[in-house]
Amino acid sequence: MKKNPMAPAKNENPAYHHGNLRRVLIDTALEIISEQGAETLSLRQIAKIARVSHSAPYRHFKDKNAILAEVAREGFDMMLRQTEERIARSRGNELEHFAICGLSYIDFALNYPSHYRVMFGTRSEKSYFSDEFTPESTPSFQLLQDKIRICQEKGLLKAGVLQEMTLAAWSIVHGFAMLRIDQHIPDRGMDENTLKELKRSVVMTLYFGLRPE
Amino acid sequence: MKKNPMAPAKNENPAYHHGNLRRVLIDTALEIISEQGAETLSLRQIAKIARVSHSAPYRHFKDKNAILAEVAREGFDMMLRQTEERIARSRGNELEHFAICGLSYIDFALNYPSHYRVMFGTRSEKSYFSDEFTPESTPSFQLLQDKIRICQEKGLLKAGVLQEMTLAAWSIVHGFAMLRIDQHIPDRGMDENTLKELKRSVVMTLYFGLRPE
DNA sequence: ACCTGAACACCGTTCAAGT
DNA sequence: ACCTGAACACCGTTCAAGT
Repeated sequence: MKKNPMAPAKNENPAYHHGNLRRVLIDTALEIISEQGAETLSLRQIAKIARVSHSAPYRHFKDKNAILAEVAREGFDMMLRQTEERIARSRGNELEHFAICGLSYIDFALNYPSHYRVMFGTRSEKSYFSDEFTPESTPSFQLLQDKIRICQEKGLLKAGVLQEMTLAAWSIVHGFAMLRIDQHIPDRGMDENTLKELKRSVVMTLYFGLRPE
Repeated sequence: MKKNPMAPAKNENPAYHHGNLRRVLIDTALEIISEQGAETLSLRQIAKIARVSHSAPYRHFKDKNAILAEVAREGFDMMLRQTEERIARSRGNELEHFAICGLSYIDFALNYPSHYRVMFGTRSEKSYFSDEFTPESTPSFQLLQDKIRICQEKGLLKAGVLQEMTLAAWSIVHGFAMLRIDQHIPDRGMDENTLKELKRSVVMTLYFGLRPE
């Protein structure tokens, strides 16, 4: 069980019965997901590790999905923040901002696979996703779409239907991230540099796919 | 419950206790997945619909994962067969064959989402995937890689590390398929033509991303 | 206000027993 | 050979009861 940076600070009361159980439950869920995946995660297991009864979480969350929904919400927040920070630090032009969107997306997915899995997991009938909330409606998606639009206007990317181009861009980074996270691309013997090269290759393919004629 | 084309023919004995329970269990699993997704699928539910006791499936499959593994195996077979048929019918050059690989991949995923979900679902600790079986080791992947290699040799696609280019290609079609299947790309009001256009756009982005300078 | 423990209807899996 | 039914250790969720 790795120490989660979002766990309550030492000087706070470690007894959960004083208002921070909500936070502890979310962090515990993330720890479990990072160790065994989101599929077999159970509410009773979360409660056990958090040292409360299996029904205590119901004081803080409507049901199991509500915990996952909160994990997803925080994930989308983090992803947006990290992308915006990298764009702010960049001294490149709008085209580089577009590339940063793609790289930052992949990096977030690989650095926070537990969050990412929950954010983009299967959207089934009784899912934790509400109907109005689609990843497409997310600020991260809007940011990507804005960057593409600006690049189009400046002639840095080809003309074309904006939504189609954004979806194509999203598809390649999402596909790569998913294949990596789900271990469908085996990482046997893949070192840091090979992965970096692979990421670059994916983002370059995307760039060449959308550059002007 | 839609009629599954793979269900036993009428002239066969409909009593499952005569050797075809294995087939019935697989088909029932597919029906359930297409209706409610693979996450909530339960062995007991399969058995109930197949009108056998909840322990009967254990005569034919080692465990629940073994049924899903068989679904995945059949899915990979179907996908390969469909792609090969489309290539055989095509009168285009190797570059068109490459494009057919991408289009055929997306079409299979959208036509058989139940299979696809199982084939490319989360690869967790206790998954139905055996370690040696990765989608990358699949004939479909090899076919795609071969087409890219041949196009490279003929100067129809740019030079570059073959595996990186194949992964980039795979990422975009897989990402698009997953986003569609998991409803992350909402299809509100999307007609047949819009979808076709979207698919074309994704495959064209891929082509432009890999074409020669 | 916050938590517990029993209860209910579900799981996957095993195993002795039936035909 | 193939299937059943009880049993076990798990689920998510609800609810009366405790502090």
